[in-house]
Amino acid sequence: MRWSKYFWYTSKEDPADAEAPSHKLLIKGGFIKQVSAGIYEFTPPGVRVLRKIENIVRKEMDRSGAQEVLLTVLNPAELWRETGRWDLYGRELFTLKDRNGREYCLGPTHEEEITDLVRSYVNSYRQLPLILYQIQVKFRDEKRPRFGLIRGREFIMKDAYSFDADEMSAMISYESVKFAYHRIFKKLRLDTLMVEASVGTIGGISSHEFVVLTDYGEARVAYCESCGYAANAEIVKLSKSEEEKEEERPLREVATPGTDTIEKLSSYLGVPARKIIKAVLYVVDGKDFVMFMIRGDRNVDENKVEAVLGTENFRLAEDKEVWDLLKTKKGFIGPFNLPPSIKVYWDNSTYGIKNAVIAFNKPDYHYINANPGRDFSYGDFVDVCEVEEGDPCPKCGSSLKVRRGLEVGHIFLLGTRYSEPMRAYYKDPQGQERPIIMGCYGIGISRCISAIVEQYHDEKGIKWPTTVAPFELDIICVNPSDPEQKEMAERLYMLAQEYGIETIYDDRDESPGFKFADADLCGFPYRIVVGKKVKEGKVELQSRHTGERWDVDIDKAVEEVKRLIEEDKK
RNA sequence: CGGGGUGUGGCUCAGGUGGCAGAGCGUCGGCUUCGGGAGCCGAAGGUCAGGGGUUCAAGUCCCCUCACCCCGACCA
Repeated sequence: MRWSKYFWYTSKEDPADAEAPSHKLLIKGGFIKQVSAGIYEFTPPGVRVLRKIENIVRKEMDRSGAQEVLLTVLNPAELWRETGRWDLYGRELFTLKDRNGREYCLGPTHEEEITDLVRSYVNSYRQLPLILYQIQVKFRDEKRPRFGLIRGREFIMKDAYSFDADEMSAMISYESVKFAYHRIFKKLRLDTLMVEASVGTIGGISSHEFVVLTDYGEARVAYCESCGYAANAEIVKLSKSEEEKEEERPLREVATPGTDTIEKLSSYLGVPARKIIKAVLYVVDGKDFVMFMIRGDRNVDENKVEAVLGTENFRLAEDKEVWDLLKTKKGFIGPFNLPPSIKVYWDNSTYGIKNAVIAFNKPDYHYINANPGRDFSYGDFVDVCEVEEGDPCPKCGSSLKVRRGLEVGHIFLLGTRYSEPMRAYYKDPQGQERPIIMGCYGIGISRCISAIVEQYHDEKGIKWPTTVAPFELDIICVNPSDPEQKEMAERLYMLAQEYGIETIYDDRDESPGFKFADADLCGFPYRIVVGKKVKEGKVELQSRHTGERWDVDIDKAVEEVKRLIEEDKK
């Protein structure tokens, strides 16, 4: 490709609206352009990267025995009503009506539609197992789109679905996709960590996420370096702490004016936060109150709360609700003299605490030296505590590491969550009708682009791995007005194409510095610079990844690049 | 859904106390230049996010709306 004819425009300035390196570099490098929040267009080079990733995914999915389909973007509401998700999915669903008032959504995922497709053809165990997949645009009206392609409202996803006669077979399908995923991420050169993930409220059997460790991820993952345990932080179990061995001091009621946060209370009393028991009050289904007692230095993980409550329909109580209910204000809520309708749970972190600070619904007062058993009773222990660095590994007890992670893949053994309500049944060898066991498997294709850039960049720009680079080779002619240089650059460009190297030839009428800067920004793995040394029969070769540059004989240059590219692709 | 921030040429931004709409980059024309985002000369390019208000006069002050970015989805 001749750059002078190519629809590719980079920018010298950092975009004002971007924060994450991948977001900045993809816009600056002219790979994507924002249309509105979480909605991006791909330019020709952006599409080249996208297609490369798609093709790697496609190849490995095919190799695992999965078959490609293409479902629809417009999903009729009826299908979603069959599973109840028309309402459950909530405001994240983009919905619309046709001219006759018939309702549709823009597919955010395709369990319903694929199940509908499969049930219309599959009747017998002889037709199973089956894995179908597609690569398609998805729509989700995210609460907060961010970081460019990392969390978009419109994005490209590979979604696969497995259909099996029994659980054993379903596990095999699950394992085969898991295996394919490992190969895919290896080919994409993404360092991923496979972590155990939440099976959620829908009663799945098994679930794993593939995450890239980066500060611009939305997930928190915990892992143990000594035993290899790794999980999404929201499912890491924290058990009861050791009982403290301290002499119980006499209970006292003390004035603690204005201490409406743990920090203020802690410094006012000169007591460490870990000796405070705080109350967190939630409203469930808009009417019921549930109180969680947790240690002052710890935070509630609302994902765990969801698991305890069995619903995601809850929120923190507001000031006026606290006042109406307990005649107190936030900061002074405690588990004393409560209306019987309020359910109180104690987080495991509060177990065995001695001489604690605790509020008792009297504004601007706290108890100090409160002790369980003597001054208050506790029970109904649950685990709603957010995991932090250094917490014990649930497997081996060593210290956990906690990092932000970007979820690029998720595999999920669903069971009969969709086949049952949608009556996707097959007949077993005995002629019995049984629901198909399903699994679903996603890879965020467009998100992978960002993940790769997050992992491969420096202050100058992107450093694409050769397997996904928009072009493998950039040929730069330093001074095109020098006929000798110009002719040589043209010749090398032709030759590179004969060698099957994906080449962009920077024949733009720009200064050398301009072209070098673009080459760094756009991240081509290899660069041939045709300059003054043409007279000596040499050109310069550069590697974007190692930063190395060296002179080679003109007739060997393309061959050398070809060899390096082949090496990279292994 | 809360909280904060920002909206001025294609891009990045400047425009005290209200008084002719600005710069750099980019673009177009010309000349020069050619190994790390070149130089000089000339030119085009604006509904100052939108609406309402105050005023002789609003990019600037007030109100409303919208869009985008960031933080939180958070503690008692």
